Amino acid sequence: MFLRVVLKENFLSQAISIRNMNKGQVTIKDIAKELGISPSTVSKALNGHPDISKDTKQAVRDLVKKWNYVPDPIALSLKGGPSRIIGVIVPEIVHYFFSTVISGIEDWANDAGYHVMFCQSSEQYLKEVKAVDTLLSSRVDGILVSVSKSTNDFSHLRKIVEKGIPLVFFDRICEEIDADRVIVDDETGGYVAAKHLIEIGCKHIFHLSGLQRLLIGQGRKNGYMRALREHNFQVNENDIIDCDNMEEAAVIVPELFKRPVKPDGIFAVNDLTAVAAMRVIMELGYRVPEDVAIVGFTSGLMSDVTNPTLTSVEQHGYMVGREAARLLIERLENPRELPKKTVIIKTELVKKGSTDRKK
Amino acid sequence: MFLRVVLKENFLSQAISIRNMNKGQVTIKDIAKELGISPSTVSKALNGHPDISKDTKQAVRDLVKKWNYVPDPIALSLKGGPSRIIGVIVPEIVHYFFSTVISGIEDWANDAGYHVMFCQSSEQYLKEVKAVDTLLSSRVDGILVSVSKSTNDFSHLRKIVEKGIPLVFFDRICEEIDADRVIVDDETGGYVAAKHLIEIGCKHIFHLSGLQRLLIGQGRKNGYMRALREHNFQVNENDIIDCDNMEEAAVIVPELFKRPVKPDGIFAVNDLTAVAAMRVIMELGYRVPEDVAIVGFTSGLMSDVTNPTLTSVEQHGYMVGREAARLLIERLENPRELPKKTVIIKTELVKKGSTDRKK
DNA sequence: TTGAAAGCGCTAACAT
DNA sequence: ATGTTAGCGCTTTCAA
Repeated sequence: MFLRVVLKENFLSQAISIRNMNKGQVTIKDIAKELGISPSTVSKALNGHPDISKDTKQAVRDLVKKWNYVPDPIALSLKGGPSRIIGVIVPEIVHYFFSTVISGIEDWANDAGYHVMFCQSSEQYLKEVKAVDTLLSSRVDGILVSVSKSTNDFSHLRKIVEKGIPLVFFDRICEEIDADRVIVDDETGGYVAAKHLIEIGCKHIFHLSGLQRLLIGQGRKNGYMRALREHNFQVNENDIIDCDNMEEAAVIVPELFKRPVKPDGIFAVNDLTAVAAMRVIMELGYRVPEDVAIVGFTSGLMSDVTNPTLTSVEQHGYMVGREAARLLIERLENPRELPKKTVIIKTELVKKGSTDRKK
Repeated sequence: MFLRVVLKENFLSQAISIRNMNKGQVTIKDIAKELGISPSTVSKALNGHPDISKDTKQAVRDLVKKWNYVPDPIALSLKGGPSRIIGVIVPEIVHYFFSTVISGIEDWANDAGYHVMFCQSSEQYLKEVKAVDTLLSSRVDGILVSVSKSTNDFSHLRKIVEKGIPLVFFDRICEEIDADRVIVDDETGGYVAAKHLIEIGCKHIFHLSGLQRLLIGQGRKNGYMRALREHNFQVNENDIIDCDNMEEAAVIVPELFKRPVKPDGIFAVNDLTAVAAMRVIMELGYRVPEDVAIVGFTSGLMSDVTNPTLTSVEQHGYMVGREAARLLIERLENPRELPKKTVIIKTELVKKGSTDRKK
């Protein structure tokens, strides 16, 4: 009897289908009407509810396929269900590191059936606050954040947690908030970088350091200092200079070479600074790596393109992104309250021309 | 009398406020309850409906501000209203050009009160199709697309238009679909690049060309050919080699220097290829720019970092993004059917070391 | 000038 | 095994 209904209605299906297609999506109602059953039955059939007959389920599934029905995520999230969107806030998309992180996030999230919504803070606290509001009002299921350089007040991030929305920090974390974290092993990176400079014979190793307010700045510097100490070098505070971008490097680096004790090795907090330093140094007439060896941090495209190529600490941004997404989705799909995790992504020294001293 | 009600209710406001905050957002209902009026009145007051009294409007506005009420965009878009989200599909976020485009889109869209949702196709047709579904099911108000290299079938993009959702192409456009477009003036870019090589005295100018299926590949090549012709050079098809990435350049470029007539000028379809070519050429023992001058396309960070620095055609990605967002939002806010526009962003030759022949 | 009711697409408790 | 109802937050007739 059920089948008869279907057959009878079938004459109309084409017309109905077309009408609804134009209007937008096919709805659960259309399916129900076509099959002569109620919307809730359709809903249950679709969700594999146990007490719907096999025949009905099959009929629903067939029509769903035929009409290309897709449940409306908006309606779902209005109901309070998950939106299956995860929000991401990064400081700057143009940075190679962050763009690789984003790729990692996207790939993992898409594979798990989530969509991703990106916002950038442009390193501005206010934009970061706004981004949080944007994401919350879009009902994202969870949020991934790498905090901006100018963020000192964390109440907007705390608000996320208070709303019960899973939060994962990556790279630039906030220590004050208990959340999952994915960090790069900056300390070891800094250590290995400085150690390498020591091993190739540098005696006066300077560090162009990042913002000490950020953990990544601290970590890289601490690693540098540890390497020096462990190799019986004296750590000289004057050899650590705040300088984390090309513009500053252009001004600051020449000053270093006016000192009585000039650097013969430089570890810079990022590739851009390293590259700018290298440029300046060569313009001053020193040879790289013979007179001055240089190590950067991030190992983006940049490091292959300079002459000499730049030895740098690879951060594995893609992995950072994947792990961050994985952590978040794990929590989304497994809501019991487990202790927060911190994943540390290993860094890796990639040796290239700027430290390649033929012995 | 109205005011009395408000005052009376005020004792409870704190408690109510807190309860609702926890549960999520303040709703229009809460405002109504607090003020002792109906939700529909609140809605009208908020939307400046003419027949709501001034007092009511004011009271509503005050409480809205006090309780920090924000209308729920999900509910709005369920109602069929705009989501105020615009969707963007780019081939690869890691490309400097696209990341600057994204910045431009984000800035303009945010200023206009829109949120942005990004997807990347990773140059894969299937991911592009999926991205379209993602965005449509998220009820975006409009979509910006730069088509992937592997896309030959455009039905997924046509679907967007058929659903009545404004579509704007940027950079990699689809000619078959009538839509707003923002393109870079590739032809002129190619022209100026080749002309510059001619002017500095190159006699044998080769072109490392991009995919000819893409308009950008065609445009750059056409500009190159026009420059040659206009300067009475013979255009030799053998001097135009398909080669648009570092890996290919590493293999192909050395071959060029085994020919009887070697290039003394190279115009590459993008910076990465140009940089790779430059590297290879210098390794072969030629001097840049003295023996071989090189021009790239895009002028990203890359071009400042090489030695010599790379002369390149600036594409103004940020502007492309802004214009694309502007075009889309213009259409969203002005729905009458106007003819489609094409905005052309001028390119600009940025002369640097790789063509700097001291005369 | 305000309110009640219906409906956007969907689900879930509660009938039948 | 299937249907009815109510409700998520909001807007919008239509009635009062």
